[in-house]
Amino acid sequence: MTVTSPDTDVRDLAATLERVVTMVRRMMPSQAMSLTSVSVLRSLESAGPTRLTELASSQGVTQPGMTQLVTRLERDGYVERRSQHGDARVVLVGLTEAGEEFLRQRRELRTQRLDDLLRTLPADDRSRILDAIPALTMLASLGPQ
Amino acid sequence: MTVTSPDTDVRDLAATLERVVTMVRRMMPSQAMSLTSVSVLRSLESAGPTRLTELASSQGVTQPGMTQLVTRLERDGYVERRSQHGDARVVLVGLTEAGEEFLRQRRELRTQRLDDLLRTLPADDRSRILDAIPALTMLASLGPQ
DNA sequence: TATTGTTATACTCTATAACTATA
DNA sequence: TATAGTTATAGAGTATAACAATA
Repeated sequence: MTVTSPDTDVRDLAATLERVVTMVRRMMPSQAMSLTSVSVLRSLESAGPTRLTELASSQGVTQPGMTQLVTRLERDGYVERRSQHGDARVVLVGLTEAGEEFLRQRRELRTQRLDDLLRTLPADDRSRILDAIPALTMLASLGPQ
Repeated sequence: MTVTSPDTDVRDLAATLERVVTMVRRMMPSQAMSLTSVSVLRSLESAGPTRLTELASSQGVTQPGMTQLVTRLERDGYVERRSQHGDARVVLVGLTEAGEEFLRQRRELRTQRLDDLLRTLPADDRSRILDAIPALTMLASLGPQ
């Protein structure tokens, strides 16, 4: 069993990622909606109508938690509950037009703000960030779930 | 090397950062403590005892919100309320030994997990991420404080 | 009996409004 | 009166336990 201590670079990256998380959270005024809720909407957008249980497990929340999250999203008009032909127990959750529009606008705002920030960075810093996009995406995909 | 249009790059970066946020959130067992609470502890660690009002404004929460957050942190032993000599209205919030230890352990765990992930990445992806650290730190510091 | 989802209940986190104590 | 902080109250978000409906 080899216990190598992570080097300074990794420590720095961990600290940096934490600051990035804080920045991203503050950049989006979507404090009106939790990250989990947004994640559900994005998932529905890319995967189409999905069963409640599957949403719960893929988002790492409990089934009752997802029931309540979906209830709030439904109340706000972003999703709708549908039934599945052939199994009356199943609840399919689908994105509404308002839900799609919400994602579009959020994406637009987010991109605009990030663009504003990037423009204030020196060109070489901006390049280093943009060059790291595929690697960061891969890193993110490796995380828990 | 950035070959695509800046607009598309920024869109990609926004999407990537969102995935990174999700990954970081799931990587840290921070479900036990809110990001704001951790941010307060880190601030106290670097700046020393701080007035409650100042914590509230720097963290972007209300004064009552900070009162309650500090009350929870105090109950859990991570911070303590002190009085300021000369003005009996003021509450100075300071980090306890347990608070310092909490940050140390959290940092250790976080770094270890990130290191595990990075080791599974191809070397050039890892390099691109590490090369972007200073730029990402700068980007994060530009965000809405 | 197993699966799907909801209801009941409780705790964290955060907001606004009203309040107390001190300056 | 102004400032620093707390208390009261409410809603979002999430958990566990108990429940109902369907397979």
